[in-house]
Amino acid sequence: MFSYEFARPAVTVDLVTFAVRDDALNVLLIERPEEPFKGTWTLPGGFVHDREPLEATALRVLASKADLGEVFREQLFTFGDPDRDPRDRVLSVAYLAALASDHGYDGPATWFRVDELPELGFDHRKIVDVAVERLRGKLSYTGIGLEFMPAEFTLGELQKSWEAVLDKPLDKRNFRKSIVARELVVATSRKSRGGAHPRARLYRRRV
Amino acid sequence: MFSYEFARPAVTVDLVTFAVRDDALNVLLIERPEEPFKGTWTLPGGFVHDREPLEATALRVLASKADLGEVFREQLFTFGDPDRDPRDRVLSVAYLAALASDHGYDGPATWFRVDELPELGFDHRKIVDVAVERLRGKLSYTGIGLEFMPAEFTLGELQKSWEAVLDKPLDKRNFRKSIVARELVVATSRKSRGGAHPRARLYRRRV
DNA sequence: CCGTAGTGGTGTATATAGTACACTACTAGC
DNA sequence: GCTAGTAGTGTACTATATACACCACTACGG
Repeated sequence: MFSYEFARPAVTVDLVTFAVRDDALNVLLIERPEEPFKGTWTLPGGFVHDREPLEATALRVLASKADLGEVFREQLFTFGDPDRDPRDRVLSVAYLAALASDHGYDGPATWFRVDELPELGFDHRKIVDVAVERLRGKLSYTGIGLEFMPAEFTLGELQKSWEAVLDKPLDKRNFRKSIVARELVVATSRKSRGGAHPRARLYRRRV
Repeated sequence: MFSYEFARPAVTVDLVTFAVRDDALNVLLIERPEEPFKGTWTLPGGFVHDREPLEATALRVLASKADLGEVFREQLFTFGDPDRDPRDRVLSVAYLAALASDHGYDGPATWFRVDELPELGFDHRKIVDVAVERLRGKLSYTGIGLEFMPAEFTLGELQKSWEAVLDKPLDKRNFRKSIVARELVVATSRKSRGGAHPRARLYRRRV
């Protein structure tokens, strides 16, 4: 038992983990095993332990709830509505995470297309909405979109990934021009293999 | 006394309150009245009360620590390093606030130019740095710079304010063109008075 | 009254970035 | 050899950002 002079909220870290699957932006959810919201889909999350940095909580939650290791993540927003958890006051520091498409995820969590989300517990629907908005906003002016790509990829694959995130088609020639101009990627000397199409040059993330 | 099964961090809201004064970006600081960091300059902040929304804590802190009423504010970032407070674990949800230049502030807090900050307690220097970076970044593509302006202002005043925030000169003709093109402001039929110069048209924030 | 300091207000030329748009070539598989 | 799917390329147009200079108005001081 821990006693304090004043009331303190519990603090959790909740993770919005994105990946591009089947040409659509997906998010990882788990079915809540206990009340409240038992049986409904929620974001993986967990309480911040004593003396544990928030980043460490994020990592631990990813590992314990979703069986995921080191992946890209950044702090998103802190949700503090006193009624967001029906039990007690629980503050949620939300993080946005991204998985590369070659990750081959087979953990206990389940992928859902962000445009076909089920009913979510707590205020997690709002958290997902904020995360999607942030991700789309940052796609155009940062390299965050590269987090969805494997180590080597073709420009065609990159474009399909961006189109999935933004949920709208992009012009091929303009896309390639802007990617090259912004120096987001580095060309390798290797070419793609397999598939019924010409061999495409492979690129890597810029350092 | 409040008892919990697991340790909980205390949670504070700290405010980075900006205003433009004497052609420079300023931030409000208070001299800490108690240990730790007694006598050093810190951001106004306070503990989140039981069942109090974070926004309400921000408002209450502004009122009680800086004698400020309703002002623009937005959540900045949550700082969660376990050692950021030497007493105990204290999580800080930082907010960015902005005061209009005609506010006539005369509360207990003190203005400091952000380029001449004193030594700050806790990790507040880092919080201020993050806030300045965010403010400068958002200036160009949002209307956040208008929060520093009184209800009516001339384009010349607006330009001086932006130059203070960015700490660099802007071209007058290009500035006016871009402000008008982005429709950030609305022209009134009124003109400025006083001062040894021609009467300038007054503008307002766009709704 | 005249000079000065300080601001208001304006346009054009150039460079850069974004957008629209279509065809040929390569490879695997049927 | 046909088809499906992707690779790869260029140009014209539009919009946006940048660089740059001068005259006019007002208050104030000498």
